[in-house]
Amino acid sequence: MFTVDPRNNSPIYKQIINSVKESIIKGMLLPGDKLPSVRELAKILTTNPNTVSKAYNELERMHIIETLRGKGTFVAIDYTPKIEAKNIVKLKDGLKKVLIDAHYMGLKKDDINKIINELYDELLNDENHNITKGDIV
Amino acid sequence: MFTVDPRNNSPIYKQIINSVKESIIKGMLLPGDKLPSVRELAKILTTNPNTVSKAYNELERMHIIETLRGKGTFVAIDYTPKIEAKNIVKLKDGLKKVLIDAHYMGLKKDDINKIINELYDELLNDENHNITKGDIV
Amino acid sequence: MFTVDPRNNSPIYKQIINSVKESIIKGMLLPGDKLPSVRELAKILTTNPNTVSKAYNELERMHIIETLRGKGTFVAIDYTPKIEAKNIVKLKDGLKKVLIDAHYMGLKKDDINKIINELYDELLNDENHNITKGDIV
Amino acid sequence: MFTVDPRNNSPIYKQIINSVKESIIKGMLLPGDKLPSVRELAKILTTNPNTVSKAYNELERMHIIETLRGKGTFVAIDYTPKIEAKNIVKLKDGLKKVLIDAHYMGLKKDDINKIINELYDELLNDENHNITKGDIV
DNA sequence: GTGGTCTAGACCACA
DNA sequence: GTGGTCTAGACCACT
Repeated sequence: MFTVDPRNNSPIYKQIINSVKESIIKGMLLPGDKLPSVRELAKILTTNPNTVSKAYNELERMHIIETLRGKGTFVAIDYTPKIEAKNIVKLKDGLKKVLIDAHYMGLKKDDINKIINELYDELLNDENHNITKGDIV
Repeated sequence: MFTVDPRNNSPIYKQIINSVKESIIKGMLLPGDKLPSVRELAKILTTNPNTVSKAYNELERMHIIETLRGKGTFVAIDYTPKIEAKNIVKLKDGLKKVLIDAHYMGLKKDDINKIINELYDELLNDENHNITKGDIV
Repeated sequence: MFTVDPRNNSPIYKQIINSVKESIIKGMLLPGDKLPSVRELAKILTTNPNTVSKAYNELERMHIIETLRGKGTFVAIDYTPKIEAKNIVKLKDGLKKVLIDAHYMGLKKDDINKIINELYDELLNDENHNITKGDIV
Repeated sequence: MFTVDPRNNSPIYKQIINSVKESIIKGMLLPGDKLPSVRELAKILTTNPNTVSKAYNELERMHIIETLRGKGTFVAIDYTPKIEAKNIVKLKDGLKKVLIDAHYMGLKKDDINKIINELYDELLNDENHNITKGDIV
């Protein structure tokens, strides 16, 4: 469910953050679901609890998950996107970097669009969202 | 021409790299054009020369610029994109991160497409490309 | 009457303590009034009885409530404030933190005074205090 | 300049945060000033660098300080308070707790007002702000 | 059981 | 020199 690649040069805690986000988007984790405990996930990923903790803390700051004292960590039930100018700028910046890299790899706009379609299919495909979400959410 | 933001958390040498790449794509720098010397650019950006040097070195390794001993640094005239599987994976990975972030900011696929169109317009608008870049783009 | 928010990061037992204190100050609970039993309150708040117990124990140590064996828990009839230097220091410290936070939120002294007035109105408005609490307040 | 009390039960990193905030409010640190490096401050406070780092990270998230890669940490030059409903609620909550405690210590509204005046004098007294701030800020 | 805090000590990327 | 990340291991408060 959660995957982390120690060879990847992006820090482990950020990989965990992205992994959790992805699982939620894909519908593998639903609002209210319990996340593995810090120690559990650390064991699963063979990483240090502090690293998992750091990831969970950041996710909580983003209001994506919430922790109930002594009970554990859960997917937030009331997440509402908040569009901030600063974040849009960051997003555009990140996207620009990707497009520049793509250009230098010989990829054109159509290639990018194709990749984006693939990625959206992977993240938001119907299978994940038809069945379970209806009853629970 | 080249811009760098010390508050941005992406390393300065990478910002320089991207800035050079962007200038080339936009046609502001053409194949064969001379780049400012390391010291010059360091002064312009109020940066450490080592930082500029590191950026130039990486750009050279990518065959995007080339150094002629004693003459200076120039935009490569023979850049040819090379698609490597490893890089494609990285690109997809980067794109996925962006899309996930976008999702959590409430942006939909259409919003992303709009931004991408904007960015392509910014990078590849006709004015910049009437001479040489037609085939690469 | 008693409210507790599991998402709030202040510990639940402290929230219970404050909730009881607030109810007494507001006059909703008068000296001699019976408090819900530990189990009852635990059920009401959907909390662990141990948590309620911990709160009641602390409240008893502060002489704010008292337990009569076999009869239940009651609001103390003889509470008398006791000013200790140590507690004054703590209070100032807490207040300083609030003021610093307020400053960074752009709130000025006047704003704080306004909020304090509101809070005092909420806590000590006349309706609640026509009978017994006149002298303590 | 920065003080931390290991006997205080509030976590050290939070004490550091408050200490920095206070120093800035008092005008002992001006916008653009360099903060001690993580290792330095850790040595001064005889605490662990990680603890200082955590404090600095949170302060950066609040936009109170900013770090320039490889150069160090500085007081932000462009801090602008942003009033969010959620934070106001938290502030009121904190204030309410203080007032309830004060009430149970026998302190009345006037006593609180007196303490607040004292604290504001301590934080914003003229000496700190007449001289230096005029020329630099 | 849960997460939060802290230490000691290591390695790395960056300027 | 700077901060960022990670580990191993400890203790604590809370439910």
